[in-house]
This record gives sequence, C-alpha cells and structure tokens, in this order.
Amino acid sequence: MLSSMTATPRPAGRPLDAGIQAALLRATQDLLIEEGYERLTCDAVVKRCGASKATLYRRWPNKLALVIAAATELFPVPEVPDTGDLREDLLACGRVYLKEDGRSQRVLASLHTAARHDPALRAAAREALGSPADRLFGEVLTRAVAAGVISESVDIGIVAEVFPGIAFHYAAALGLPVDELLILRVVDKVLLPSLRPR
Amino acid sequence: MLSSMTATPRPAGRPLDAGIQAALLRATQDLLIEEGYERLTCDAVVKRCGASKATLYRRWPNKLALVIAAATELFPVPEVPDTGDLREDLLACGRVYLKEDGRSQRVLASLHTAARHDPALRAAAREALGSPADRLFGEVLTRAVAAGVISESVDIGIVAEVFPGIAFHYAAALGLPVDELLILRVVDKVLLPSLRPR
DNA sequence: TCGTTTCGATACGGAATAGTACCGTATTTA
DNA sequence: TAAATACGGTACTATTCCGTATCGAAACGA
Repeated sequence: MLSSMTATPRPAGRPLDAGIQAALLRATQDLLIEEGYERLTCDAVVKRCGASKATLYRRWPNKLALVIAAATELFPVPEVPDTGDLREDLLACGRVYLKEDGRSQRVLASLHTAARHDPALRAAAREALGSPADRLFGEVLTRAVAAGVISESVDIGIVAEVFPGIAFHYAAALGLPVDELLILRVVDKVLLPSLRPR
Repeated sequence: MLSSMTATPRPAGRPLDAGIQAALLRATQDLLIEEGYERLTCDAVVKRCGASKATLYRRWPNKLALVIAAATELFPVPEVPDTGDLREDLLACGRVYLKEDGRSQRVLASLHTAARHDPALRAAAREALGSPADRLFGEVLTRAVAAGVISESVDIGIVAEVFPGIAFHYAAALGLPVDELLILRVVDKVLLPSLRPR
C-alpha cells in the first residue's frame, strides 16, 4: 500500500547503495578541501571509498556534476540569527563558518577559487550555491539599521564584508582555521567598534 | 677597455633577446591572472608572444621556475608608508594594492591559492616572495602604538588583517577590482573607527 | 667567411586523467 | 529460478600538457 504510493515504484534489479553514494560525496568534499578542484581526480574519490569508477559514473555523468552534488549537499541555507542582541547576532553569523569544523566553508572556498577561472564551474556553482553564509552579516546589519540600533551614517556594506573576507583569506590562502577566538576578535575588536556612532 | 671590465665578457654567438624575455614574463603574469596556475600552460605563454618553447626552456628549466620568475619580477619590496599621519599611512598601505592596476596583487592571489594545494609551489613562493604588501598594515599599526597614537588596548593584529582579507576575497573569489573607493571605505569606515579608544 | 648561439617551428615521448566498456559476482524483484 | 541491475576491478581510448629534440634561418664575434 505505502510503497504503491511512491511516484516511481522500485525498478527491477539490485538497488543503488545509498551508503556508497554518501561515502562518495563525503570523499569528494574531503578531496576538494585537501587538493582543490583541479587536482581532485575521480580515481582518487573512488579509491578512497573502495568503490569503482562504474559506481561513480552510474550516479553522476561527469566530474563537474559530482562536485556540484557534493557541495550542494552541504548547504541547507542558514537562518539569519535574531537573538535581539546585535553582538550575539554577529557572533552567530561568524559561527556559521564553524559548522562541522568549517567543512562547508572550506569546500566553498575551494570551489570559489576554481570557479574564478572555470566558466562551466562558475555557472554551475552560481546556480546551485550562491554563498549563503556571506550574506548573513549584511542581513543582520540592515535589520539593525532599520531597528535604529545602528546609525544610518555607518557603511554597513563594507562592514559586512570584513568577516567573509578574512575567513576566505584564512581558508583559501593562509590555510589557517577559523575558530571561536577569531570570531570574537573580529566582532569585538573590529565590527562593533566600527558600528559605534561617532 | 670598458667591456673588458665586465665580469663575464659577451660569449660567442647570437645573444639572448631581452625583449622576448620580458614578453614571456609579462605573458606569464597575464595568464596567471586570467587562468590561474594550474590552467596556465607553457604552450599558451609562448603562443601569446609568438615565441617557441625552445626559447622559453632556454631561460627557465620548468613551469615552476617560470612562474616564480614572473612573480618575483613584480615585487620590489614596498616601503612602509610614514607620512606622520595615521590615516594617510593606512591609505598608502591600501594603495600599494593598486599599483599597475593591481597587477602584482592579482598575480600573488593566483599564486597563493594554487600554493595552498601544491607543496613545491608553496615552498618556492614562500622563499621568493612572502607577501610583502600584507605586512604593511601591521608595521604601520605597531609603529602607531609605539608612538602612542593608538591605545594599547586595541587588537592591531586583527585590524591589520582586515584589508588584506577583503582584497584577497575580491581578487581571488569575487573577481572584483580593488579601487580607491574601496580603500577609502575600509580605512575610514572600518579601520579608523576600530582604532579609536573607547 | 666560419663557428657559435638564438630564433620560430614542429614533432615526439611520457605521464596524468576523464570517461567508456566489459568482466564475473552479488543483490534484488517477479 | 530467471531477469535485471549494481557491485568492484580492470582494461581501454582520447586528450592534455610538460619537457626534449631537431630543423633551417638569422644574428653575432673572430
């Protein structure tokens, strides 16, 4: 009864193994972080899972589709923090970058740098991802201006770019981890001071 | 007489063409900006100059050496600004990133991202380059603290990372140009406010 | 003029990698 | 049991790209 309600009744033959699918996506994410898009190879992905190439190409038609799938899986759009306290909201925005040990942001940084020079990847990534976390600061700040918590004379556009800029610099160039201490320093020592009315 | 004083008297045969050498380095820089390190090919470099591969490999033993030479050529270590006025010094630090239309910083960003995942490139780049411009803000700020212009309670370490972070984010991920307006916004709306004693 | 070296052009070897094809085996439904 | 499909393994093709080798022509010094 219940199974008969599914849109596509299970086809004959051995079904796809969901565990392998998850393992392939996870390995792809790891290799994106470790090696970057250009140096990630499909052979390395399947080898790391003890899988075979047929198993990979049965699911995704090519490397680009695999990578996009691996990235999108990481991005349930984060919610805009709203605690009623500006400092707490800003800290919460920063902590989005810590989720799963910064996994999603590190994958995104890897993709972003490669997309810079690869039109196909750029188009696919823009469609599938955006960079949701980077927008959080802007939304929190505009809300704060609307609520009168921040003076309208403040340049919230550039303030909103401070943390994403530093986080990307850390992840993509310096190879440093984004951690709670960094978030505290940026929020307390840079963002809040530059938001104070003069 | 004069020529006899040179350490190495001109050897026999046709001399190396300095113009071609300059063209090869410039083409390498352009392709680093346009394509990134991984996608830059030696064939593309020589093709763009109307040169041949023999001409390239006569000068540099491999792609890595070519790229390092192309990058180092762009970096006469910048001088630490010292105008006597903190704001002017900070603006001057930012304007280093504008030199030659941001050419050197864009090349460096390209190299930096590739070096993240390439040990050989990383070692060579660290030895040959560092990232001199990124250090300017730190030096200006520590001097200002020593001079008593800035309170010691300020976290100059993180403040010094704001502009390099945003500039790298723009160059390596967003593909946006760093311009005078951006420098003004960062310095006046972020850096100086966060340096004010509370 | 003669020897030496650089020039552009081109062909080539070797390695890496994307993607395809096929194998025998295992798992599922009918 | 039979048909269908997924599985790991592996061989294969096609392409790209680094780096080498070789060619005749051109540019230098002696």
